[in-house]
Amino acid sequence: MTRYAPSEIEPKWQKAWDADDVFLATRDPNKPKYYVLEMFPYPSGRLHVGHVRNYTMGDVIARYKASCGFSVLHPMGWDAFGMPAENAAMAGGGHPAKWTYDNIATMRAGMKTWGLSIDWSREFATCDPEYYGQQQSLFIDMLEKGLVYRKNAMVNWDPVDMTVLANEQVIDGCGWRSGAPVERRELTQWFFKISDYSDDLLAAIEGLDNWPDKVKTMQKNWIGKSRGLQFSFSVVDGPEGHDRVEVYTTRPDTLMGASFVGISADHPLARKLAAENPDIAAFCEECRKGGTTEEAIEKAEKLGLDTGLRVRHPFDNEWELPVYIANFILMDYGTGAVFGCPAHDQRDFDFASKYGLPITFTFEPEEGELNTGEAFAPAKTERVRWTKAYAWDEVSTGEEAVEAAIEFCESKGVGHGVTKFRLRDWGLSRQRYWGCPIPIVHCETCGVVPESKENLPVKLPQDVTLDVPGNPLDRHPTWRECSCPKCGAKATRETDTMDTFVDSSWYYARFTSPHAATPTDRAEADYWMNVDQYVGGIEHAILHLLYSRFFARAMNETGHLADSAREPFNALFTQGMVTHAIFQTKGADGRTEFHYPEAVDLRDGKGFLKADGREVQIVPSAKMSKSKNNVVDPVDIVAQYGADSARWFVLSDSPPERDVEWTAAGAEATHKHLSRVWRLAAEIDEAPETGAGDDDLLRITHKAMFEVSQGIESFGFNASIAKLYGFTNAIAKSKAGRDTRRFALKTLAQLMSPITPHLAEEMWAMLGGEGLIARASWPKPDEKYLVEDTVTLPIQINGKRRDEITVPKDMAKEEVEKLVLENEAVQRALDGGQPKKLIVVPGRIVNVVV
RNA sequence: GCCCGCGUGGUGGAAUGGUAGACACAGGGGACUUAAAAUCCCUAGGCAGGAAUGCCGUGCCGGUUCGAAUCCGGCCGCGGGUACCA
Repeated sequence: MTRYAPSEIEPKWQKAWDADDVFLATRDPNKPKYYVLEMFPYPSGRLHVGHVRNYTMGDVIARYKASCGFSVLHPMGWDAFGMPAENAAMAGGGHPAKWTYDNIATMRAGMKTWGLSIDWSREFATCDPEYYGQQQSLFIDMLEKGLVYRKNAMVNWDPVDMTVLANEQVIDGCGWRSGAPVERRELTQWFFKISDYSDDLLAAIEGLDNWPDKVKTMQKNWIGKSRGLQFSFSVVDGPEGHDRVEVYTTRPDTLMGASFVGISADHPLARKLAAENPDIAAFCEECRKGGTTEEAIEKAEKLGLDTGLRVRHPFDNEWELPVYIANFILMDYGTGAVFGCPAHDQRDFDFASKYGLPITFTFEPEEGELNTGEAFAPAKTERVRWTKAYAWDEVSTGEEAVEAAIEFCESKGVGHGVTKFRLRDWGLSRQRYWGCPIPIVHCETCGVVPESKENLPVKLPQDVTLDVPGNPLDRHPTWRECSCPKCGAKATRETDTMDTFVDSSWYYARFTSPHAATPTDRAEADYWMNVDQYVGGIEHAILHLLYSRFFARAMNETGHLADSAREPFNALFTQGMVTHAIFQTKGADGRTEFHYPEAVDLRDGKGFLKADGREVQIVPSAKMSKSKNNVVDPVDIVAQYGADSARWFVLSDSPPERDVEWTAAGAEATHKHLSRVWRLAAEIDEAPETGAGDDDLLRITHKAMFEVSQGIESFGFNASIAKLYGFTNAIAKSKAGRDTRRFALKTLAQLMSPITPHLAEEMWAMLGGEGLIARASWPKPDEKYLVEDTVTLPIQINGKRRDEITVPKDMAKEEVEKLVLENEAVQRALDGGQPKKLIVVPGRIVNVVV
């Protein structure tokens, strides 16, 4: 070979690794274990550069740890259930199962060209009956432990298609297919009792030392522990059974500023009133319009209706407050009823302004703080009304004030202090086909009964129709029919399937024993768990990670995981997303059409469709998404420049945690660099046997070992690559003798091997390395080459760099000061005077203040 | 709306309280070549200057500090999540 030819090198070494079973994860009692996992992909059928980035990062860690002497588990699988398969079927793409497995085949083939160090013998898809059957078994175990229950909850309802919609299927408040305004409708659904673990999940965040702070903060806020007062208002002449309204507030210190009580449209009192009053019923219907997302509810115009009912203030029987039904109050949170204090809450202020309600101050506002059109932030703490009415004048703010108010109210017999969480139970029922069937049987005599484990898996039927909206399992002619596992009578199956988040909440545990006849094989799980390094997108910071933490706890309590695995991910790294512009046009029917990048010509910052020349609208920098068609396929890049170039390139420029906008330019430059590296190794025998500067090259080589390792250990892959560039340039320039040069190049190959494994093997072979580099030990620097005896200190004058001095590393501070004062630039600045201040930070910097 | 991030040359970025712009891309200049490709060398934040050097400069405004891209407060812009996208 006379040039770098990745298309020849890469398949060759991939075969060599396979033949030697290099990546097979084995329980080796003589080695520490290391489990590295990247979030498994959804088999959309298209690989994109985001996948390359994600899996290369994990692969660098896996290969690095393996060469550091760990027994590594690095598996891969497919998060295979979900809506896109059904959408594809509806669009004529064939059966969801065929579509999914075809996609997996395509993606697996693409991924295998990347040279990832994956133990493919552990591969599974969540839509394999073997996997979801164990999930059903787990569900039944959880049901028996009381971790699963049924209750009513709201869903998005399309009144034209008569079907439940996912949030993604609600576009501007309307159904994506029918275009009809969406409503909220109540359904009986299955729930996981994740709220039982609120405190545990919150408290354990403190122990997640190797998780990013931002993820921990997001999870804390999501769980949302709050301290407040729960109490009730008595209703003046309320309807029977509704003589009191229970409310929860986190701001009991503002109770004396209450001006109305708001209840949810789904509150029992609202329902009672709606049953008797058509106007109220109509308003409640109005409140149920729109989707179920928090965003839709919070951003919707705040609407209220005076019910005509009045309640009495708990501290003043004469003081009556109106009861409003309001569309922004959720039945799911707190008690479904609140009191409004417009003086100290912006939302209540807006509401009160709109409906002409009084604004009553609890605190004494400062002059000028009134009439600003905003609620008054309680910076001042004199409790005017509290003081005047009850001589309660404790001065405090924030949490203290809340706690004091709770104590005061409790002492007066008004309610009691309560801790609540924002976290709601996890609704897992989905009215869809392509998911794991919920293993439940409905029997007329026995009621809701779990399927018996011998009958698992409850398999999805193959013969379904997806040409009309709605759940195909519901309309299947025979699938529902079964016998009751308890009494044997004729019964029907539950037709809801599970949320696909369930599938991804325990797959990490299944990888430890992917073919066990129980959810886990405890010996295997106990050896491999926990995941030592988890790598994935920041978009999963809350839901997936929180659900997985909950499932690990549930699996511990059902005996499938050890106590030590209740917190399943020791370290988490959230990589940034690879973003790409979206190219969109308006179709004839007014819908937005999304176009693939390869279908668009870019000229002068504008885009035109190759097919018909129409101009496209360019939305810059959006998350790559199947539905937006803005994914970049890495197949072309691998075909043109090789996998090693693609791997190097996706890690090289941006820090791993940051989003990166993909551009085609640059991949070629990487290829040029790798060619240069290859040539350096290929030409080793042309180097003279003895040369000059061997010591310098040795020093540089050992320094590179140190710096590149440090980069990998700290997820600074871009920094490691910058050091590798520097190291390569130094080798190229060096005139050192052949042996030193060979040592430097072999070290370079090793340091590059986690990133460009094929090229590294090729270099290793050319340089006479023994065996596979994939099995070689990571190079350790010799300390004696790392120490420097002098240090260069920048000299600042008034904080601006003006000069520098090089001094022995351990020079005394006084000596340095003396030298600095003798410095020409300092002399000039001092102009014969004395410095006001002289700051010497040993080893770092000198600052002279004049 | 709410929660969490991010913002530095023409471009990707480095520097996490201590020399702003490492390393690279694109650019400019040069060597080699009949020529091109490939390769190698030099150059490069902006403004002024022949140069030495000076001033300005990390989204905007203000603060803390001997010293701020970095810490604090307030804005602006962009991105992620918002419980049925995965």
